[in-house]
Amino acid sequence: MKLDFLGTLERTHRCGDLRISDEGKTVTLMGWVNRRRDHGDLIFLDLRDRSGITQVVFDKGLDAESHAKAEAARPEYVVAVTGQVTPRGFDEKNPDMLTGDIEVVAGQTLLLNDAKTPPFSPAEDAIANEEVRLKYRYLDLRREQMQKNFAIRSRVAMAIRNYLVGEGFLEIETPFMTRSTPEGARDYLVPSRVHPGNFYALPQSPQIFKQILMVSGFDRYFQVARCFRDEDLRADRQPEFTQIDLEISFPQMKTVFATAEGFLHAAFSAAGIELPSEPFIQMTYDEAIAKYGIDKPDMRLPAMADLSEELTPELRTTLKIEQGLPVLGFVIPKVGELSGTERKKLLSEIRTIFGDCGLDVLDTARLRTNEAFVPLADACAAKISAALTAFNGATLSANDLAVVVTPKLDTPAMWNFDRQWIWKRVGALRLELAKKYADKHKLFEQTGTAKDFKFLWVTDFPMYEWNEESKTWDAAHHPFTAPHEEDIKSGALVNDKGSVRALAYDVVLNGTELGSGSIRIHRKDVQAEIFRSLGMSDEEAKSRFGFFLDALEYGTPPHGGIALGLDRIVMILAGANSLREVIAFPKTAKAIDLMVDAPSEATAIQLRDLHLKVNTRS
RNA sequence: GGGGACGUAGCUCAGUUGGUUAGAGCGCUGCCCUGUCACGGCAGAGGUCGCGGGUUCGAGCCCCGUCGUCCCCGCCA
Repeated sequence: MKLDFLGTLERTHRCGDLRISDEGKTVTLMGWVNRRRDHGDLIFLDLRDRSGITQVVFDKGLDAESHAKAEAARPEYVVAVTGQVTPRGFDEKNPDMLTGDIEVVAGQTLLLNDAKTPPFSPAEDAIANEEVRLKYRYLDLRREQMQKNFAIRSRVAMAIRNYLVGEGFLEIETPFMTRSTPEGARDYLVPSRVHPGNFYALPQSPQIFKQILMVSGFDRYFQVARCFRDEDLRADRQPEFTQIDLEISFPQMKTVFATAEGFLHAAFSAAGIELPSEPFIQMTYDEAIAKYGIDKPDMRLPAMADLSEELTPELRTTLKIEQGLPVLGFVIPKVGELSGTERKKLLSEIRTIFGDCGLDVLDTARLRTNEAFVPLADACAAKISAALTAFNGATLSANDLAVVVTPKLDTPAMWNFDRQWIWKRVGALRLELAKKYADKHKLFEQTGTAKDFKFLWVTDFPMYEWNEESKTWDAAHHPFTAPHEEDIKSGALVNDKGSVRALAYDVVLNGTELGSGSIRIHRKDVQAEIFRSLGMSDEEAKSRFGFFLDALEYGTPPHGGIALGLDRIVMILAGANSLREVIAFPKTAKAIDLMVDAPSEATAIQLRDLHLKVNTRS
């Protein structure tokens, strides 16, 4: 069958629009054939566009010409149909479709385009493997779920823009081709044709530009900014991603918090979720480590408990736990009834995981039913139970699993044990176990309400991080982060770098870091001191950030800001498990775009123009 | 860089201890069908078992290597 020309025909409605109230209207729909049901002289086509699906009926007795078109049509053909909106009979309604009370009786029908049989059907709920989906991304994006995800993304981005503009922010763009900024990740580089041997770097974030915009007097800046980092990928990490990047002049930390919370409220509202009006809870970095063993606690799970004080010297002797060693416990809720055998198996599994790193799991238990830690004395179990309950402020249920951990001093890794390291390790185990049972026992079941989302601010990150490899102190955030004023005054910058707290903060949602920011250094003398404290000579600082240090000399206001990952926000709102579900054209774990087949080789001419030689062996 | 899972028809997957001609569902093609909506019925086509090597009388299955996708660690402040 020949294809038809569109001519001057115009679409009057979208495929999800029509209702019983449109009865009798003559409409023109255009869309893709979602499914075709051929009964011989009667054919049904489900016509799909991104708004929905409408059933179109072709009756040979009524219109043989259009019926012939429907006979030729196949899934994913592009079809235009003009016809009358007709109520369906009592037995013919489809309550599962929004348009299920009506159908369009086809008149003039145009086959606007045909389609090869697709490798997988956008109409099916079952999804193909990711390789195929990515190669035929245009077909994958036709799927209802993906169309929904990108509708959410668009609405969320718009809500954030509206909110920030309403708060007096200006959206200002910054360059993609720029100079390496000190974010700590590997840069994507762009060779310069005009300047042999020189390269632009794609921004890891607009950090320096937004600070300079503060110097320029744009006292409230934001940008929906693309960022690029050449590091290995994860489900929640893509080489290019989008941040809501903002900066404020003359802020207190709470100014930044209120702004970020404000646009998160707006963003969630755009996705149909009304967050409570109370401010997000706040927790210092030290507190987060002590209670959760991680700097991005998942507040849907109870905190860990330090049981060290609960164990009397006698109990320690009985249990062969050396005096002075920390003992940590935690509870994973909703694990369900585990039999003694299952618990034993779990215990040995955990011990395998922990084996080499010097921690030992004393035992696991169901506390409520008093099915206590088997090798632990009853008295001890009771105290542990009491301590956990008190610490969590929550009532234990019979389905909760309790785990108690202590270091093993006979393991080489423990000879120089570091308290924080132990806490982090136990925190990791806590998450691992939660993950293990999450699906099985619906630990994180979504209710579709604000209750699913536990936000918090983590504040007072350490300013410096000891780098074991280079034996130097590195900036934990980035070198423009301001330290606490007291820690400057006290001389800790020089004498006790490990104790210096930064005016840096993360916003965390359900164990995911959504965004991160800081109050910046606005004085040149302080900035120079920080560079020196990081072991950077004045000359090196000048050569790397000279332009920025210059800018600081011309009246820089106090300023600070934050950047939040838009992709991650949308991923969570869409209930997706990977950023690839909310990025239209994402890359694989090896940073390849399977659809366009990028990256690709450059031609000899391109390389010559760019003054490059490729060494394929390294 | 390291660890793990997977790779069989267009898609989703099964394939026993290594043994005859590698199967199913969906999809696809043709025919039939006027109330289906995951329509139904009949018939049919469709395979480099990711790729390369090895062991064996014989390999989808065992061994070695390699490629790809996914997940995790490192890395990404």
